[in-house]
Amino acid sequence: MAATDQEGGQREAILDAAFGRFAHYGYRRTSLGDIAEAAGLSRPALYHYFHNKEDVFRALAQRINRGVVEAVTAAAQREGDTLARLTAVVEARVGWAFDLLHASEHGRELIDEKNRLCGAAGADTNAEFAALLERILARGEARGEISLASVAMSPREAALFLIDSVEGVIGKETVEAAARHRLRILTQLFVGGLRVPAG
Amino acid sequence: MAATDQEGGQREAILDAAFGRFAHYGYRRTSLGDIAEAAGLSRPALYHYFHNKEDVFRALAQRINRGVVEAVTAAAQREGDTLARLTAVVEARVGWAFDLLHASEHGRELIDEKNRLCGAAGADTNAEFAALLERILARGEARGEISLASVAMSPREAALFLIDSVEGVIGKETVEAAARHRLRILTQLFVGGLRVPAG
DNA sequence: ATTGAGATTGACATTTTTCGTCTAAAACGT
DNA sequence: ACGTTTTAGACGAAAAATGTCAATCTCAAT
Repeated sequence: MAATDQEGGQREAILDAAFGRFAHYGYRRTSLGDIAEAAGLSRPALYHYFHNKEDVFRALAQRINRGVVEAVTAAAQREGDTLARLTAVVEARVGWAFDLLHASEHGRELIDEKNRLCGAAGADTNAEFAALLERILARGEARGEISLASVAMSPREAALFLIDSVEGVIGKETVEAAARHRLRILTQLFVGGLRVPAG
Repeated sequence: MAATDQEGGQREAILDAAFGRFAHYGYRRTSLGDIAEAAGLSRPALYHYFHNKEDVFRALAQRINRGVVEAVTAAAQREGDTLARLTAVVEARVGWAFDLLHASEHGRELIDEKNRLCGAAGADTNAEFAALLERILARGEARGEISLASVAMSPREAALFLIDSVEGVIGKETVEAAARHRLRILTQLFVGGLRVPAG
Protein backbone atom coordinates (compact mmCIF):
# COMPACT_ATOMS: atom_id res chain seq x y z
CA MET A 1 0.00 0.00 0.00
CA ALA A 2 2.84 2.36 0.86
CA ALA A 3 4.36 1.75 -2.54
CA THR A 4 1.05 2.40 -4.24
CA ASP A 5 0.57 5.58 -2.30
CA GLN A 6 3.98 6.79 -3.29
CA GLU A 7 3.35 5.91 -6.89
CA GLY A 8 0.05 7.73 -6.79
CA GLY A 9 1.77 10.72 -5.21
CA GLN A 10 4.34 10.77 -7.95
CA ARG A 11 1.65 10.59 -10.58
CA GLU A 12 -0.07 13.55 -9.00
CA ALA A 13 3.18 15.48 -8.81
CA ILE A 14 3.81 14.78 -12.46
CA LEU A 15 0.32 15.89 -13.37
CA ASP A 16 0.80 19.08 -11.37
CA ALA A 17 3.99 19.80 -13.23
CA ALA A 18 2.38 18.89 -16.53
CA PHE A 19 -0.54 21.18 -15.91
CA GLY A 20 1.80 24.06 -15.20
CA ARG A 21 3.74 23.45 -18.37
CA PHE A 22 0.75 22.82 -20.59
CA ALA A 23 -1.01 25.91 -19.30
CA HIS A 24 2.08 27.98 -19.77
CA TYR A 25 3.51 26.75 -23.03
CA GLY A 26 0.67 24.85 -24.63
CA TYR A 27 0.61 21.21 -25.56
CA ARG A 28 2.82 21.25 -28.61
CA ARG A 29 5.60 23.29 -27.08
CA THR A 30 5.80 21.22 -23.92
CA SER A 31 8.15 18.25 -24.02
CA LEU A 32 8.18 15.31 -21.69
CA GLY A 33 11.65 16.40 -20.65
CA ASP A 34 10.21 19.72 -19.50
CA ILE A 35 7.52 17.99 -17.49
CA ALA A 36 9.96 15.53 -15.98
CA GLU A 37 12.31 18.32 -14.98
CA ALA A 38 9.50 20.34 -13.45
CA ALA A 39 8.31 17.26 -11.58
CA GLY A 40 11.82 16.61 -10.32
CA LEU A 41 12.60 13.30 -11.99
CA SER A 42 14.28 12.09 -15.11
CA ARG A 43 12.46 11.60 -18.36
CA PRO A 44 12.79 7.83 -18.42
CA ALA A 45 11.41 7.67 -14.89
CA LEU A 46 8.36 9.47 -16.11
CA TYR A 47 7.70 6.64 -18.52
CA HIS A 48 7.18 4.44 -15.50
CA TYR A 49 4.06 6.36 -14.65
CA PHE A 50 2.75 7.29 -18.08
CA HIS A 51 3.08 5.77 -21.50
CA ASN A 52 3.72 8.99 -23.37
CA LYS A 53 2.80 12.63 -23.60
CA GLU A 54 -0.72 11.89 -24.74
CA ASP A 55 -1.18 9.63 -21.76
CA VAL A 56 -0.04 12.37 -19.40
CA PHE A 57 -2.43 14.80 -20.98
CA ARG A 58 -5.27 12.33 -20.90
CA ALA A 59 -4.73 11.67 -17.21
CA LEU A 60 -4.64 15.38 -16.58
CA ALA A 61 -7.85 15.91 -18.48
CA GLN A 62 -9.48 13.11 -16.53
CA ARG A 63 -8.41 14.67 -13.26
CA ILE A 64 -9.91 17.93 -14.38
CA ASN A 65 -13.03 16.16 -15.51
CA ARG A 66 -13.42 14.62 -12.09
CA GLY A 67 -13.22 18.11 -10.64
CA VAL A 68 -15.88 19.28 -13.05
CA VAL A 69 -18.19 16.44 -12.11
CA GLU A 70 -17.74 17.22 -8.43
CA ALA A 71 -18.40 20.90 -8.92
CA VAL A 72 -21.44 20.29 -11.07
CA THR A 73 -22.85 17.71 -8.70
CA ALA A 74 -22.39 20.08 -5.77
CA ALA A 75 -24.11 22.87 -7.69
CA ALA A 76 -27.04 20.60 -8.44
CA GLN A 77 -27.65 20.16 -4.69
CA ARG A 78 -28.44 23.83 -4.24
CA GLU A 79 -32.00 24.89 -3.76
CA GLY A 80 -34.06 27.28 -5.84
CA ASP A 81 -36.33 27.33 -8.81
CA THR A 82 -35.50 25.67 -12.10
CA LEU A 83 -33.76 28.72 -13.55
CA ALA A 84 -31.56 29.16 -10.47
CA ARG A 85 -30.65 25.49 -10.42
CA LEU A 86 -29.88 25.31 -14.12
CA THR A 87 -27.80 28.46 -13.91
CA ALA A 88 -25.80 27.12 -11.00
CA VAL A 89 -25.06 23.84 -12.74
CA VAL A 90 -24.13 25.46 -16.02
CA GLU A 91 -21.86 27.94 -14.29
CA ALA A 92 -20.19 25.18 -12.35
CA ARG A 93 -19.68 23.23 -15.55
CA VAL A 94 -18.16 26.09 -17.44
CA GLY A 95 -16.39 27.76 -14.57
CA TRP A 96 -13.92 24.91 -14.36
CA ALA A 97 -13.18 25.09 -18.02
CA PHE A 98 -12.44 28.77 -17.71
CA ASP A 99 -10.51 28.62 -14.50
CA LEU A 100 -8.34 25.79 -15.68
CA LEU A 101 -8.05 26.29 -19.39
CA HIS A 102 -9.30 29.58 -20.71
CA ALA A 103 -7.45 31.32 -17.92
CA SER A 104 -4.22 30.31 -19.58
CA GLU A 105 -3.29 31.69 -22.93
CA HIS A 106 -3.30 28.27 -24.47
CA GLY A 107 -6.81 27.33 -23.48
CA ARG A 108 -7.97 26.87 -27.02
CA GLU A 109 -5.10 24.60 -27.95
CA LEU A 110 -5.54 22.59 -24.77
CA ILE A 111 -9.25 22.20 -25.30
CA ASP A 112 -8.67 21.10 -28.87
CA GLU A 113 -6.09 18.64 -27.66
CA LYS A 114 -8.44 17.36 -25.02
CA ASN A 115 -11.15 16.84 -27.61
CA ARG A 116 -8.69 14.99 -29.80
CA LEU A 117 -7.23 12.80 -27.07
CA CYS A 118 -10.07 12.19 -24.70
CA GLY A 119 -13.31 12.44 -26.50
CA ALA A 120 -14.57 9.42 -24.56
CA ALA A 121 -13.70 10.77 -21.13
CA GLY A 122 -15.22 14.09 -22.07
CA ALA A 123 -18.32 12.23 -23.12
CA ASP A 124 -18.53 10.64 -19.68
CA THR A 125 -18.32 14.03 -18.03
CA ASN A 126 -20.93 15.36 -20.36
CA ALA A 127 -23.14 12.39 -19.62
CA GLU A 128 -22.97 13.22 -15.94
CA PHE A 129 -23.69 16.81 -16.77
CA ALA A 130 -26.60 15.80 -18.99
CA ALA A 131 -28.07 13.55 -16.31
CA LEU A 132 -28.07 16.39 -13.82
CA LEU A 133 -29.68 18.79 -16.25
CA GLU A 134 -32.23 16.19 -17.18
CA ARG A 135 -33.15 15.66 -13.57
CA ILE A 136 -33.50 19.37 -12.94
CA LEU A 137 -35.68 19.80 -16.01
CA ALA A 138 -37.87 16.86 -15.13
CA ARG A 139 -38.30 18.17 -11.64
CA GLY A 140 -39.10 21.62 -12.99
CA GLU A 141 -41.76 20.11 -15.17
CA ALA A 142 -43.15 18.09 -12.28
CA ARG A 143 -43.33 21.28 -10.26
CA GLY A 144 -45.17 22.94 -13.08
CA GLU A 145 -42.50 25.62 -13.53
CA ILE A 146 -41.73 24.72 -17.11
CA SER A 147 -43.42 22.80 -19.87
CA LEU A 148 -41.39 20.76 -22.28
CA ALA A 149 -44.51 19.81 -24.20
CA SER A 150 -44.47 23.19 -25.90
CA VAL A 151 -41.24 22.25 -27.68
CA ALA A 152 -42.06 18.57 -27.92
CA MET A 153 -38.91 17.47 -26.14
CA SER A 154 -38.24 14.96 -23.45
CA PRO A 155 -36.19 16.16 -20.46
CA ARG A 156 -33.24 14.22 -21.87
CA GLU A 157 -33.55 15.85 -25.29
CA ALA A 158 -33.88 19.26 -23.70
CA ALA A 159 -30.81 18.62 -21.56
CA LEU A 160 -28.74 17.61 -24.57
CA PHE A 161 -30.04 20.61 -26.45
CA LEU A 162 -28.94 22.91 -23.63
CA ILE A 163 -25.53 21.26 -23.47
CA ASP A 164 -24.94 21.76 -27.16
CA SER A 165 -25.99 25.38 -26.84
CA VAL A 166 -23.65 25.87 -23.93
CA GLU A 167 -20.76 24.37 -25.83
CA GLY A 168 -21.51 26.57 -28.80
CA VAL A 169 -21.57 29.67 -26.67
CA ILE A 170 -18.37 28.99 -24.79
CA GLY A 171 -16.68 27.71 -27.92
CA LYS A 172 -16.92 31.02 -29.69
CA GLU A 173 -16.29 33.48 -26.89
CA THR A 174 -12.81 33.54 -25.45
CA VAL A 175 -13.20 36.33 -22.88
CA GLU A 176 -14.30 34.82 -19.62
CA ALA A 177 -16.61 37.57 -18.39
CA ALA A 178 -18.32 37.86 -21.76
CA ALA A 179 -18.80 34.12 -21.98
CA ARG A 180 -20.29 33.94 -18.50
CA HIS A 181 -22.70 36.69 -19.43
CA ARG A 182 -23.74 34.90 -22.60
CA LEU A 183 -24.26 31.73 -20.62
CA ARG A 184 -26.58 33.42 -18.17
CA ILE A 185 -28.59 34.83 -21.04
CA LEU A 186 -28.72 31.45 -22.71
CA THR A 187 -30.04 29.77 -19.60
CA GLN A 188 -32.59 32.50 -19.03
CA LEU A 189 -33.84 32.27 -22.59
CA PHE A 190 -33.96 28.52 -22.34
CA VAL A 191 -36.00 28.46 -19.17
CA GLY A 192 -38.08 31.45 -20.24
CA GLY A 193 -39.03 29.73 -23.45
CA LEU A 194 -40.24 26.70 -21.55
CA ARG A 195 -42.02 28.57 -18.83
CA VAL A 196 -45.62 27.61 -18.35
CA PRO A 197 -47.79 30.60 -19.33
CA ALA A 198 -49.26 32.24 -16.28
CA GLY A 199 -52.93 31.60 -15.95
CA MET B 1 13.66 55.31 -49.99
CA ALA B 2 10.20 53.85 -50.06
CA ALA B 3 11.66 50.38 -50.34
CA THR B 4 14.00 51.04 -47.47
CA ASP B 5 11.16 52.36 -45.33
CA GLN B 6 9.10 49.30 -46.00
CA GLU B 7 12.02 47.04 -45.25
CA GLY B 8 12.64 48.90 -42.03
CA GLY B 9 8.98 48.59 -41.15
CA GLN B 10 9.05 44.87 -41.74
CA ARG B 11 12.12 44.56 -39.59
CA GLU B 12 10.34 46.40 -36.81
CA ALA B 13 7.27 44.22 -37.21
CA ILE B 14 9.42 41.12 -37.01
CA LEU B 15 11.15 42.43 -33.91
CA ASP B 16 7.78 43.18 -32.33
CA ALA B 17 6.65 39.64 -33.00
CA ALA B 18 9.97 38.27 -31.81
CA PHE B 19 9.77 40.21 -28.59
CA GLY B 20 6.33 38.86 -27.90
CA ARG B 21 7.44 35.31 -28.51
CA PHE B 22 10.71 35.56 -26.63
CA ALA B 23 9.02 37.19 -23.66
CA HIS B 24 6.32 34.56 -23.65
CA TYR B 25 8.17 31.36 -24.42
CA GLY B 26 11.78 32.21 -23.79
CA TYR B 27 14.61 32.11 -26.27
CA ARG B 28 15.11 28.39 -26.54
CA ARG B 29 11.48 27.52 -27.00
CA THR B 30 10.86 30.10 -29.69
CA SER B 31 11.47 29.03 -33.28
CA LEU B 32 11.94 31.24 -36.28
CA GLY B 33 8.80 29.71 -37.68
CA ASP B 34 6.88 30.97 -34.68
CA ILE B 35 8.27 34.46 -35.10
CA ALA B 36 7.60 34.48 -38.83
CA GLU B 37 4.04 33.33 -38.29
CA ALA B 38 3.44 35.95 -35.62
CA ALA B 39 4.93 38.59 -37.90
CA GLY B 40 2.70 37.45 -40.73
CA LEU B 41 5.25 36.19 -43.22
CA SER B 42 6.87 32.93 -44.15
CA ARG B 43 10.00 31.66 -42.51
CA PRO B 44 12.16 31.96 -45.61
CA ALA B 45 10.99 35.55 -46.04
CA LEU B 46 12.24 36.29 -42.56
CA TYR B 47 15.71 35.27 -43.63
CA HIS B 48 15.62 38.21 -45.97
CA TYR B 49 15.71 40.55 -43.00
CA PHE B 50 17.79 38.61 -40.52
CA HIS B 51 20.50 36.01 -40.82
CA ASN B 52 19.19 33.68 -38.12
CA LYS B 53 17.58 33.54 -34.72
CA GLU B 54 20.60 34.98 -32.96
CA ASP B 55 20.58 37.87 -35.36
CA VAL B 56 16.92 38.57 -34.60
CA PHE B 57 17.63 38.49 -30.89
CA ARG B 58 20.67 40.72 -31.22
CA ALA B 59 18.69 43.30 -33.16
CA LEU B 60 15.97 43.14 -30.54
CA ALA B 61 18.47 43.62 -27.74
CA GLN B 62 20.00 46.57 -29.56
CA ARG B 63 16.60 48.16 -29.96
CA ILE B 64 16.00 47.71 -26.26
CA ASN B 65 19.45 49.06 -25.48
CA ARG B 66 18.70 52.19 -27.50
CA GLY B 67 15.59 52.64 -25.41
CA VAL B 68 17.60 52.27 -22.24
CA VAL B 69 20.13 54.84 -23.35
CA GLU B 70 17.34 57.28 -24.18
CA ALA B 71 15.62 56.77 -20.86
CA VAL B 72 18.83 57.10 -18.90
CA THR B 73 19.91 60.19 -20.80
CA ALA B 74 16.54 61.80 -20.20
CA ALA B 75 16.73 60.98 -16.50
CA ALA B 76 20.16 62.56 -16.28
CA GLN B 77 18.70 65.88 -17.46
CA ARG B 78 16.52 66.18 -14.41
CA GLU B 79 17.46 68.64 -11.70
CA GLY B 80 18.14 67.94 -8.07
CA ASP B 81 20.97 67.07 -5.76
CA THR B 82 23.41 64.27 -6.39
CA LEU B 83 21.32 61.63 -4.66
CA ALA B 84 18.18 62.53 -6.59
CA ARG B 85 20.02 62.56 -9.88
CA LEU B 86 21.77 59.28 -9.27
CA THR B 87 18.54 57.67 -8.17
CA ALA B 88 16.73 58.86 -11.28
CA VAL B 89 19.42 57.55 -13.60
CA VAL B 90 19.69 54.21 -11.86
CA GLU B 91 15.94 53.74 -11.86
CA ALA B 92 15.74 54.62 -15.52
CA ARG B 93 18.51 52.15 -16.26
CA VAL B 94 16.93 49.33 -14.35
CA GLY B 95 13.32 50.15 -15.05
CA TRP B 96 13.73 49.23 -18.68
CA ALA B 97 15.27 45.95 -17.84
CA PHE B 98 12.38 45.13 -15.57
CA ASP B 99 9.64 46.38 -17.82
CA LEU B 100 10.99 44.55 -20.81
CA LEU B 101 12.60 41.47 -19.39
CA HIS B 102 11.96 40.74 -15.76
CA ALA B 103 8.31 41.43 -16.34
CA SER B 104 8.15 38.28 -18.41
CA GLU B 105 8.74 34.93 -16.82
CA HIS B 106 11.73 34.30 -19.00
CA GLY B 107 13.63 37.40 -18.04
CA ARG B 108 16.54 35.46 -16.66
CA GLU B 109 16.93 33.31 -19.74
CA LEU B 110 16.63 36.33 -22.01
CA ILE B 111 19.18 38.29 -20.04
CA ASP B 112 21.57 35.37 -20.14
CA GLU B 113 21.01 35.06 -23.85
CA LYS B 114 21.60 38.76 -24.28
CA ASN B 115 24.86 38.54 -22.39
CA ARG B 116 25.90 35.63 -24.56
CA LEU B 117 24.92 37.15 -27.87
CA CYS B 118 25.52 40.85 -27.44
CA GLY B 119 28.11 41.40 -24.82
CA ALA B 120 29.59 44.17 -26.95
CA ALA B 121 26.34 46.06 -27.41
CA GLY B 122 25.61 45.73 -23.73
CA ALA B 123 29.03 47.13 -22.99
CA ASP B 124 28.22 50.17 -25.13
CA THR B 125 25.04 50.74 -23.19
CA ASN B 126 26.86 50.36 -19.93
CA ALA B 127 29.54 52.76 -21.14
CA GLU B 128 26.86 55.36 -21.77
CA PHE B 129 25.43 54.64 -18.38
CA ALA B 130 28.84 54.89 -16.75
CA ALA B 131 29.58 58.18 -18.46
CA LEU B 132 26.38 59.68 -17.12
CA LEU B 133 27.03 58.46 -13.60
CA GLU B 134 30.57 59.73 -13.79
CA ARG B 135 29.40 63.17 -14.81
CA ILE B 136 26.86 63.31 -12.02
CA LEU B 137 29.43 62.23 -9.45
CA ALA B 138 32.00 64.72 -10.69
CA ARG B 139 29.43 67.46 -10.56
CA GLY B 140 28.39 66.43 -7.08
CA GLU B 141 31.98 66.66 -5.99
CA ALA B 142 32.42 70.04 -7.62
CA ARG B 143 29.35 71.21 -5.76
CA GLY B 144 30.83 69.96 -2.53
CA GLU B 145 27.94 67.55 -1.92
CA ILE B 146 30.08 64.47 -1.89
CA SER B 147 33.72 63.66 -1.48
CA LEU B 148 35.32 60.86 -3.42
CA ALA B 149 38.63 61.48 -1.70
CA SER B 150 37.37 59.64 1.35
CA VAL B 151 37.24 56.41 -0.62
CA ALA B 152 40.19 57.25 -2.86
CA MET B 153 38.23 56.83 -6.07
CA SER B 154 38.01 58.86 -9.22
CA PRO B 155 34.51 59.69 -10.46
CA ARG B 156 34.96 57.05 -13.16
CA GLU B 157 35.96 54.39 -10.66
CA ALA B 158 33.07 55.29 -8.42
CA ALA B 159 30.67 55.12 -11.36
CA LEU B 160 31.89 51.66 -12.35
CA PHE B 161 31.68 50.58 -8.74
CA LEU B 162 28.08 51.73 -8.55
CA ILE B 163 27.26 49.97 -11.81
CA ASP B 164 28.67 46.70 -10.59
CA SER B 165 26.71 47.06 -7.38
CA VAL B 166 23.54 47.76 -9.30
CA GLU B 167 24.05 44.72 -11.46
CA GLY B 168 24.68 42.59 -8.44
CA VAL B 169 21.53 43.80 -6.76
CA ILE B 170 19.24 43.33 -9.75
CA GLY B 171 20.91 40.08 -10.65
CA LYS B 172 19.89 38.40 -7.43
CA GLU B 173 16.44 39.79 -6.87
CA THR B 174 13.77 38.72 -9.30
CA VAL B 175 10.77 40.49 -7.83
CA GLU B 176 10.51 43.90 -9.37
CA ALA B 177 9.26 45.86 -6.39
CA ALA B 178 11.83 44.30 -4.08
CA ALA B 179 14.62 45.00 -6.53
CA ARG B 180 13.60 48.64 -6.92
CA HIS B 181 13.60 49.01 -3.16
CA ARG B 182 17.06 47.49 -2.87
CA LEU B 183 18.28 49.83 -5.59
CA ARG B 184 17.06 52.90 -3.77
CA ILE B 185 18.79 51.72 -0.63
CA LEU B 186 21.96 51.03 -2.55
CA THR B 187 22.01 54.50 -4.06
CA GLN B 188 21.28 56.10 -0.72
CA LEU B 189 24.07 54.20 0.99
CA PHE B 190 26.41 55.02 -1.83
CA VAL B 191 25.76 58.73 -1.71
CA GLY B 192 25.52 58.75 2.06
CA GLY B 193 28.91 57.15 2.36
CA LEU B 194 30.43 59.81 0.16
CA ARG B 195 28.68 62.74 1.73
CA VAL B 196 30.96 65.48 2.93
CA PRO B 197 30.78 65.65 6.74
CA ALA B 198 28.83 68.66 7.85
CA GLY B 199 31.01 71.32 9.41
C1' DA C 1 22.59 -10.01 5.32
C1' DT C 2 20.02 -11.30 1.42
C1' DT C 3 16.60 -11.09 -1.61
C1' DG C 4 13.44 -9.19 -4.80
C1' DA C 5 10.19 -5.84 -6.57
C1' DG C 6 9.67 -1.35 -7.82
C1' DA C 7 11.90 3.09 -8.98
C1' DT C 8 15.41 5.54 -11.39
C1' DT C 9 18.81 6.67 -14.71
C1' DG C 10 22.31 6.98 -18.76
C1' DA C 11 22.54 5.66 -23.28
C1' DC C 12 20.82 4.50 -27.76
C1' DA C 13 18.11 4.32 -32.25
C1' DT C 14 14.18 6.40 -34.18
C1' DT C 15 11.13 9.96 -35.21
C1' DT C 16 9.92 14.73 -35.39
C1' DT C 17 11.04 19.46 -35.53
C1' DT C 18 13.82 23.23 -36.78
C1' DC C 19 17.33 25.33 -39.52
C1' DG C 20 19.51 27.43 -43.40
C1' DT C 21 19.57 27.63 -48.36
C1' DC C 22 18.17 27.43 -53.08
C1' DT C 23 15.02 28.33 -56.71
C1' DA C 24 11.12 30.08 -58.75
C1' DA C 25 7.27 33.08 -58.67
C1' DA C 26 4.67 37.36 -57.18
C1' DA C 27 4.64 42.43 -56.18
C1' DC C 28 6.38 46.77 -57.09
C1' DG C 29 8.35 50.90 -58.94
C1' DT C 30 10.42 52.88 -63.20
C1' DA D 1 8.15 45.81 -70.59
C1' DC D 2 12.11 45.54 -67.39
C1' DG D 3 14.78 44.95 -63.34
C1' DT D 4 14.60 45.01 -58.47
C1' DT D 5 12.78 43.67 -54.23
C1' DT D 6 9.93 40.67 -51.56
C1' DT D 7 7.85 36.29 -50.87
C1' DA D 8 7.05 31.33 -50.32
C1' DG D 9 7.53 26.14 -51.60
C1' DA D 10 10.86 22.60 -51.22
C1' DC D 11 14.95 20.13 -49.75
C1' DG D 12 19.00 18.35 -47.20
C1' DA D 13 21.40 19.10 -42.78
C1' DA D 14 21.33 19.82 -37.94
C1' DA D 15 19.06 19.64 -33.59
C1' DA D 16 15.61 18.19 -30.40
C1' DA D 17 12.18 15.03 -28.68
C1' DT D 18 10.62 10.46 -28.38
C1' DG D 19 10.31 5.70 -26.80
C1' DT D 20 13.02 1.77 -25.15
C1' DC D 21 16.59 -0.87 -22.99
C1' DA D 22 19.91 -2.73 -19.77
C1' DA D 23 22.06 -1.46 -15.67
C1' DT D 24 21.77 0.53 -11.19
C1' DC D 25 19.73 2.04 -6.96
C1' DT D 26 16.34 1.92 -2.85
C1' DC D 27 14.23 -0.21 0.51
C1' DA D 28 10.90 -3.16 2.69
C1' DA D 29 10.34 -8.16 3.71
C1' DT D 30 12.46 -12.17 4.94
